[in-house]
Amino acid sequence: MPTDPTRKRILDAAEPAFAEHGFAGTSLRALTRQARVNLAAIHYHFGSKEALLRAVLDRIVAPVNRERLAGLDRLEAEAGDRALTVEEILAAFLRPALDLIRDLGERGRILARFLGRSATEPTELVQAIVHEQFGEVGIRYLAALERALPTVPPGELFWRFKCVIGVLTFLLADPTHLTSPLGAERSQDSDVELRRLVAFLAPGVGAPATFCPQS
Amino acid sequence: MPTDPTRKRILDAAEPAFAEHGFAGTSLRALTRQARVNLAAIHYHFGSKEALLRAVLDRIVAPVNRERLAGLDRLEAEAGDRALTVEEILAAFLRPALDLIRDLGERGRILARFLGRSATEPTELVQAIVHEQFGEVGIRYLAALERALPTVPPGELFWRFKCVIGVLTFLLADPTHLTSPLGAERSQDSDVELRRLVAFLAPGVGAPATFCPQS
DNA sequence: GTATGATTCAAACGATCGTTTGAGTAGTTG
DNA sequence: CAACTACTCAAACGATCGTTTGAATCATAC
Repeated sequence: MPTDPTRKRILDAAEPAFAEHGFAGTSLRALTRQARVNLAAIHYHFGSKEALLRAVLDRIVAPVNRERLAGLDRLEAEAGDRALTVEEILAAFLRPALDLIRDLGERGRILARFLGRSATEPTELVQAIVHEQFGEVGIRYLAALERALPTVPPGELFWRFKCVIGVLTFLLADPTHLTSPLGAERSQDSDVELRRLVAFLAPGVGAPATFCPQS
Repeated sequence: MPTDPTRKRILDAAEPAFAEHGFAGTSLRALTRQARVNLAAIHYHFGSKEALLRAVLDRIVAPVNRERLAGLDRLEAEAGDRALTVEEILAAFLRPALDLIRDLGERGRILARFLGRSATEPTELVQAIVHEQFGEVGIRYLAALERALPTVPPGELFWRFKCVIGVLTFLLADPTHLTSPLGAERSQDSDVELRRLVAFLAPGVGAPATFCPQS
């Protein structure tokens, strides 16, 4: 079933199509033409256009979120009872997404754009999928942040974490943002982007609790 | 012309429609039904669906960007030859957008969602409009940041500025993110959101040039 | 008054949409 | 061989899309 050629062809074609034109802007006819598959195959294999979108999203974000949880597990196991640093937490959260994009080359760029789009998609459907997929990851990472920053109110941390997602989402939406301005060789040092992002975000995430530090 | 009742009704209805369902997801029929206007009125007053989107976008972002430029002018005039701080620059950039949302109440929330969506819209059209509207603002603010942070490479500053836009965009896309977790009265102190955003972003924007500060 | 321009309206244009149908093909199981 | 399942295919379903048309309506000017 997972290697069904037709099913896979549809998913592979739907990914860039949704990424480029959005959900409403992608027609099943153009999609099946691109995938060289019969129009009815979509409904046979997925049931509906919405179910196809759900399948596409699941295939992408499920492994990323699995890695995010595994990375946090690993981190906490290594740390023992030492408190995690903000940098460690952020890196564990951001790395799976950046790695995925790097490993996949051109498809990674398309996929990144698709992911970035999905977070701001208007359709209630997409919102629901993203939220449901993201649930556990958000809870776990928020808890880790609360342990790392016990003096910052949880509500404030929640807000800051959303800002982190905002940056990641926006960068994903236009992958040219991710290319290093220093002209680093592509994917040679996969950690350059990650370290830069962490360096940009960590100070704000870990800032002292007083969020009105004199304008 | 600017007070043409039909034209205004169309724009007012198009704003929340595009915000909620996106460009491709909004039908002119539903839009004209909402605006209680004849279907052909859109083509009579705007020419096409795309031209309508352009008009909607222009009406929103033009005053915001005008205020951004004016705010930077004011800031530089007051400062004389003193260098601006990162906090000042960020506040001047972010304030017009936050103010607009605050002043407009419910329409502001809708409008914010629309703006947030637009930045990640897939359509080449929207991308083009946003970029063309944003051009001068970006150049001016980047120049200000370069003066404030002469030790950071311009390319790096460019990237950081994009991250700022990313956070703003993401927060705009879901206005619930903007409500203060401290339960501050709505819009009583309009600067709370602004100060919080600046406090979160300024450390990252103004971080030292070495962006690989040891993982 | 009539004439002129701007605006609105119902109706239709052709195209395309997501979805369904039913016949047709291949492959496996008895 | 027949029977059954899994899948593909061309064709059509009704609905809706953006856009256009031409007559109706209204204002203002002569």
